[in-house]
Amino acid sequence: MFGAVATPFEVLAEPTRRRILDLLRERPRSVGELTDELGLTQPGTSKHLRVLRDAGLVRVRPDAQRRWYELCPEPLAELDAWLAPYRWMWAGRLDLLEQHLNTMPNGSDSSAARDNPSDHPEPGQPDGRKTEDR
Amino acid sequence: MFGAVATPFEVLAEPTRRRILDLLRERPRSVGELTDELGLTQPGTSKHLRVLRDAGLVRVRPDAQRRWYELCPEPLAELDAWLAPYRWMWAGRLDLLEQHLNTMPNGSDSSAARDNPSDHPEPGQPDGRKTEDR
DNA sequence: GCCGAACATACCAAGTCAGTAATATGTCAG
DNA sequence: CTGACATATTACTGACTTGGTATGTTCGGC
Repeated sequence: MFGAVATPFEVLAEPTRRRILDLLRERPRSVGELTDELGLTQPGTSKHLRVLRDAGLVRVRPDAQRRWYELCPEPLAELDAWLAPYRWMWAGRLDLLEQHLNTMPNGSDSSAARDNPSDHPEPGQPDGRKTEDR
Repeated sequence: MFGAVATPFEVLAEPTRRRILDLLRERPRSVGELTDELGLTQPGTSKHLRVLRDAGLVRVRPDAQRRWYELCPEPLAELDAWLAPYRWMWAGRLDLLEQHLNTMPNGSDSSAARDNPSDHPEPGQPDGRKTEDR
């Protein structure tokens, strides 16, 4: 049943859905375009898009009979929030993280993401995981 | 079949497994302890631990007939790596990013950075199907 | 050696999900 | 209006996952 909204964790468990997001990260795409890239049938693609839409991870912009899907990354913040308390632990392989930080599209103040002010006494570690059920 | 190793994404899609990791983040625990906290049966707990162990997310330290499970956060780096290119996007919640940066213990000036400047994420996981067709 | 504790595995029933095919809706062109 | 195209929805099947009960297996104590 798709009526129940799923958490980003469950939604992203599917490699196909991660690929869709990766494709949409570059530019918005139509369903046919995505279908072609994914090698799926058109209904299969639409179903994945439906799940992503219900989870708030993509947004649709209709243009005539074409639907342009674009990324909507806000729900990923929940994933990031869950991951946050663990992040300091694998400091040994920080290179991996760094490497992908470098893949970020340039511009914008990526320096803000780069700098690492450990002197920042930020109290609010909400640690809030929703811990809901399926 | 549990023989196939799953990606951290699939493993963490289960709320119970995330809870196990959250519990192990505080301190190592025995199976009975986890069973009690999770409200599951002992075999149920063992099965989840098996999945987590296969994914490399936990490690076992046997002590007589007791098994102490402890967190093994390295595979979470894959999740983090996938997430990284998206992180700059939800600039509205930059506070979250900043907050997690603050959880890092110290500078760790990221000396080793780019030995694999790949365009795509998925460092450890082939982006194709995980197993066969359906 | 025997018994109980702690944990793992095997097996089973139920729910869920991915993929495909068939069909419906809606829009543009003529 | 009609036909072609783009997408959504539904129905169905097969595979996988989850949680439970029952049954090993290993270890320590007696």
